Amino acid sequence: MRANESGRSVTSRVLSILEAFETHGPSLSLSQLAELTGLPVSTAHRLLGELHAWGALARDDQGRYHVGLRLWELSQSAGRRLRDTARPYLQDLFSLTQETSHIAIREGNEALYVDRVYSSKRVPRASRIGGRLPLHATAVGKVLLAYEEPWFREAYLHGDLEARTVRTHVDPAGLADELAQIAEQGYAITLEEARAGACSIAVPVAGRSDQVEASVGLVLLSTQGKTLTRHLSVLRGVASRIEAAIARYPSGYPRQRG
Amino acid sequence: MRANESGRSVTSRVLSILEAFETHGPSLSLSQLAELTGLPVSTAHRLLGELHAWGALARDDQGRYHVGLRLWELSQSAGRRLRDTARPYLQDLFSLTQETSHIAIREGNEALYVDRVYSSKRVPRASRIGGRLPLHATAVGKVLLAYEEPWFREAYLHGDLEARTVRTHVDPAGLADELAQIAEQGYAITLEEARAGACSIAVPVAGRSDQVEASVGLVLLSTQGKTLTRHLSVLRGVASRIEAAIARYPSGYPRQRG
DNA sequence: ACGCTCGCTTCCGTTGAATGGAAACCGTGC
DNA sequence: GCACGGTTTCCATTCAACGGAAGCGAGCGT
Repeated sequence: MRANESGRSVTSRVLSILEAFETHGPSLSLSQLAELTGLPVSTAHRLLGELHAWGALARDDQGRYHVGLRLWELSQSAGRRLRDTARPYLQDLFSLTQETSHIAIREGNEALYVDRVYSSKRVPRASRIGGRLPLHATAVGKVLLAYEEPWFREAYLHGDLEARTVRTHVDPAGLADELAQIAEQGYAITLEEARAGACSIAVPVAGRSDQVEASVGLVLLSTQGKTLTRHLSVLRGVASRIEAAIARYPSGYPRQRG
Repeated sequence: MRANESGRSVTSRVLSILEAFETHGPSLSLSQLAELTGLPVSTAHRLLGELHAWGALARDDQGRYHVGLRLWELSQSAGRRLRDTARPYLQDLFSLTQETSHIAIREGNEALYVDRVYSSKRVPRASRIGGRLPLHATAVGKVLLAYEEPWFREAYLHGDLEARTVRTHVDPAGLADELAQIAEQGYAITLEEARAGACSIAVPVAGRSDQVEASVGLVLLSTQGKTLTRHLSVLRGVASRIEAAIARYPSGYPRQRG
C-alpha cells in the first residue's frame, strides 16, 4: 500500500463509496466518487466495478452511478416489522383525515421517517420515507425528545440547534419548557418549524418496554394551524392500535444492540 | 492468501455477507454467516465488525446480525423516482376501490414490487414491498411479460415455470396464448395463481420510450374473481396518470445501463 | 477536419492489508 | 464444576490490492 491513505481497509473504502451517495447522491460520476472518497481514480473504478457487477450500484448510459435496486431490496428487512405493523393504521389515519400521516423513530439527533401515507392532493412535503429531520424542528421529533432520558434531552438541547425555517424554535430554555409540556399533555405541535407552509401534530407510540419507540403524526397546511388538536383523538386511537400490534410481536425478539 | 477460496476479493467477501441476508435473513449468527459465505469464522467476524461499525448491519442482544437502517436509508434513492411518482396515484386507486394496489417492474424473471398501498381491512398478502414473485404467477408479471420482446418471452416460457399454487398456470403453450390475449386486451388477471385466496387484475404503465416500464394492479379476495374487470377503467385511468407523470420527468435523465 | 482536454479504462510491479488457524474467552446446559 | 459450542483475539505469512502511467474515446473549440 502506498502512502496514499495507508492503513485503510478495502471494506472501509467500499463503505466510503456508499457513503458518498448518502451525502452527494443520487447520481455520481467516477471522478466525483474518487474525489469524495479520497481514492485514486483507478482504485475507485475497480471497486465500483465490483459493486456494479453485484447490483449494489447501477450505472446509467452516461456512465454515472446510482444506488442499485438490489441494495434496496436487501435492506427492506431493516425496520420492516415496525413499518409493516404501522402501515395499515397509517392508512386508516389517512382515510379518516385525508391528511399526510407518518411515523418516525429517533436515530441519533434526528427523526428518521420509517413510513408515510399521502396522496396527490395537497401534500406539504416536509418528510420523506428514509429521510431525516432534526428532532427539535418536527412534531414527531419533539415527542421523541420529550420522552427521552433527561441526560439525552439536556445534551441535545446543549447542542447546535439548527433553524430549519424562520419559525423553528432554537432557544434551549424555551424548548425545554415546551418539551416538559409535551410530556404532560401527550402530544406535540409544530407550526412551520420544519418547513414553511406546513404544520404538524404528533403523539407517542410506546414499545414493548413501555418506552416510547416511535411517534406518529399528521402534516397539514399551515392554514389549519389553529385546529390541529381536533385530530388528537384519532391520532391517539391509531397510536394505541400500533402499540397493541407491537405488544403482539412474537416472543424472544430481542432489542437491537447496535 | 491461503488455499481457502484463493483469489477471492475482499469486496466479494463483503458482498457475500450481504447476500446471505437475502437468502437466509433476516437474523443470522456469526457461525451461520461464516457457513453461508464460506468464510473462516475469524474472517467473517472481522468483516462483520466493519459492516456493523458503519451501520450496514446491526447486532442484537443475542449477538445475531440484521441488515442495518443505514443501508435502508441509503438505498431509498434506488427506484425512488418511480415510487414517488406512482404513490399518490396508487393511493387514489386504493381510496377509490378500497383494495390493495401495487406497482411492479421486471427484474430478471421476476416481478419486483416497488410500492404497495393497503390497509388493515382484508389484505390478501400476495406481495410485499421489495419482494419478488415469478412473472407468470402474477397479474403484474403477466402484463410485463406480455409486452416484453418476443425473444425474452420465449426464453422465459422455455425455462422452469414454478407452480406457486395449485392454480398457477405452468403450461408454456397455454401461457403463450394467454400472453398474446393480454397484449391484445391490455390487461391481465390471475385467480389464486400467486397465492391461495387472492386474485388480481393489472394493466401496463408505459415509460418514456413507450415501452412498458411497470405494471399497476389490484389484489382482491378470490370471492371477487368474477367481477375483476369492473375495476379496469379506474386502473387504466391511474396508469395514464402515472404515464403522464413519467413523461414529465426532467430531460436528460438517462435510462440505466446496469 | 483536426487538435486538445478531460474523464474513463486497462495494465502490472510492488507491498502491506488481509488472511485464517490457533488459542483464549464466554455463556449455557447438565 | 465441567464440557461444549460459539465468539473473540492474536499474529506470522502471503497474495490481493494498490495506484501511477499509459492508452482510449468523447466532446469541444478553432
